[in-house]
Amino acid sequence: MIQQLMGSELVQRLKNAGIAITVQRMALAQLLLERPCHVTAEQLLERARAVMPELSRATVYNTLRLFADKGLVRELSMGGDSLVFDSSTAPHYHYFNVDTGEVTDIPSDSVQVLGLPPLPEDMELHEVEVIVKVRARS
Amino acid sequence: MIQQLMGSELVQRLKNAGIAITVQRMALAQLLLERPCHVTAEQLLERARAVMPELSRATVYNTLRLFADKGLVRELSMGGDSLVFDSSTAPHYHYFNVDTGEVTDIPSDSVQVLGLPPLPEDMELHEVEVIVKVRARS
DNA sequence: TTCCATGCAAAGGGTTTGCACTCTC
DNA sequence: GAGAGTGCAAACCCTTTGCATGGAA
Repeated sequence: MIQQLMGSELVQRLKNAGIAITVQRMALAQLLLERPCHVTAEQLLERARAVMPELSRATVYNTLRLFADKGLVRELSMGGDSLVFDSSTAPHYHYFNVDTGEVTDIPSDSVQVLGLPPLPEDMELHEVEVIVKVRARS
Repeated sequence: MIQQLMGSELVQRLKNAGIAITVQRMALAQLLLERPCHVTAEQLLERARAVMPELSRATVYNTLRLFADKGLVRELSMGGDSLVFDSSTAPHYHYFNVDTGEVTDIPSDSVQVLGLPPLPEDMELHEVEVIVKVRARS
């Protein structure tokens, strides 16, 4: 069942990340990783079930956590109720529509954050997140 | 039961925000609003029960939502499991300790975000959040 | 054959809600 | 006295976990 997928780039990306190949993981990887995308677990489950109706919710959550641990996707905690997973690997920032919950990339690599004070000696930087919250003009 | 509080500044702040005064709300306001503070609902409940043991969890959640709607506190969605409420009113940004969940203000008003592209015509800016995620140096 | 991944259902944690009682005004 | 606020418990939603089955190596 798996053999037919063996050559693809996507398979290599997963293997390079130390992830064993399964049909479910490949289906999710195709939806997530082939283009930049922002989805919740529930949205991903819905899209994946269009192709693979028997896919279980637990597998989606397990796979998203695995991908996140291996660095293939990033977890975003916006104001919404659920986590959003982002498959863009390069550093970048986000718009968050506070009414719809929609997340999009800020289309510019020229954004910079200036004036941050130095961290205490015993702390190290993990990541800088910039969230530009927007809404439809009323 | 309420009369003794009537004159205070805190009462005026709540009234100005259109919030009716109750003993529970005043107790929570004292803990939250008298100095800048970052707490989860559960932390606030614990602190408040030290003074008012019969206080219910629902009242804490209701009051935090009310205060947030009225602009007295701000909801922060960090990576952690629960929302953090921030009583600093002036615009400012945050450190988030990814190991402990601790939130602190960035001690500088000179931080600025440059290079943001203009928003589409039909969108308006709601808020810009900058989260500097840090961890203890290993 | 061995081990890990999957699917299902139940558990878990944070938050909200329904309803009767209490308090403010 | 009328209406809003409170407390309690149950409901809710998102996410994780336990366990038996199924597939990969």
